[in-house]
Amino acid sequence: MESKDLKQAGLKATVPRLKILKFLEESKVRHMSAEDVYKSLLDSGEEVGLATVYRVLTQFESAGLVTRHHFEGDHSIFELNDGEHHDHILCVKCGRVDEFVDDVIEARQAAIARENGYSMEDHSLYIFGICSDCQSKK
Amino acid sequence: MESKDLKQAGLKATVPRLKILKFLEESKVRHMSAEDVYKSLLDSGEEVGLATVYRVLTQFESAGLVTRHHFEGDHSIFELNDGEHHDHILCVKCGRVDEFVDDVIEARQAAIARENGYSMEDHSLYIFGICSDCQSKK
DNA sequence: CTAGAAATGAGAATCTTTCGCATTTAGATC
DNA sequence: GATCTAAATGCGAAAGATTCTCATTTCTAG
Ligand SMILES: [Mn+2]
Ligand SMILES: [Mn+2]
Ligand SMILES: [Zn+2]
Ligand SMILES: [Zn+2]
Repeated sequence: MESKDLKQAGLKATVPRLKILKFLEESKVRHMSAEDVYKSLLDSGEEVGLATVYRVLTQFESAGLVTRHHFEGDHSIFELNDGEHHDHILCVKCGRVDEFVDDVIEARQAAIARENGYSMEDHSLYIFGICSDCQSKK
Repeated sequence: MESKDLKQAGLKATVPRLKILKFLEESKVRHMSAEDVYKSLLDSGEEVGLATVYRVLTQFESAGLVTRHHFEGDHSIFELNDGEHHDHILCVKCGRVDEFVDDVIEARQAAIARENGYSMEDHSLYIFGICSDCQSKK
């Protein structure tokens, strides 16, 4: 029962929060905007307020249940946190998203922060390109 | 005369465009939002419409005169394009911005794109941390 | 110098996200 | 199980950033 996760995170196990968490866990799509979550829930007959979706996703982020990304600058994209950090590579044609981890890059980032006198807190790395499918489609 | 740059870029040498370009070239601050540019121009007695600032900065970006960044996800930050790519490291306390280039990271990014079947078009990398000043201040 | 296309400015409109507040609910207590 | 209260919800209003509309102005080619 997911109410465990919520309790652990210091959040009351409310109906909207359970719905949203369940949805995120069962969705085959990993990266979604608040609007995506909202509409998907509506489509599956679940009533939730849009403001609540925004609030809950932000709370989930603070609780570490979810990670927020800024793929294109404007709106936020959320993803269930699986515990391990990863970065993203995105197709600028079709919007496909792939994930990767590169230890060399991770290490260099830490070194660069150090070299510049910073204590590193976080980083965000996106590679933009054209995926194999879109390349062959010309 | 900067009107050269504009003509070359396929842009008519209008008064607002010249003002904005001149401002960017003479500003000691390298990274600015559209609003920053707008207000700074007003403060120095130059009249320009905010919508025009947005339009012109976008045109400059298309023309390669300027680069757009998304430091925090929401609003765009612009910077005069000096021809050479670089990435950024930002202080989350004071907003300080430093620039760097790391050939190892650049090379790894290209390799990762290749490994995933993508042809790389671009990338964005931001390191967030606490700068030396902010570390010592507490 | 003139005409026509392109650019500007002002405000309205849009989009995403947050706020305010009356109403409902979780869950601790009796 | 009934009650209580702080916390959470949902709605619409409001916000901030950016874009759009369109009447008016300004380049610049001829
Ligand atoms: Mn991911
Ligand atoms: Mn820079
Ligand atoms: Zn693609
Ligand atoms: Zn700092």
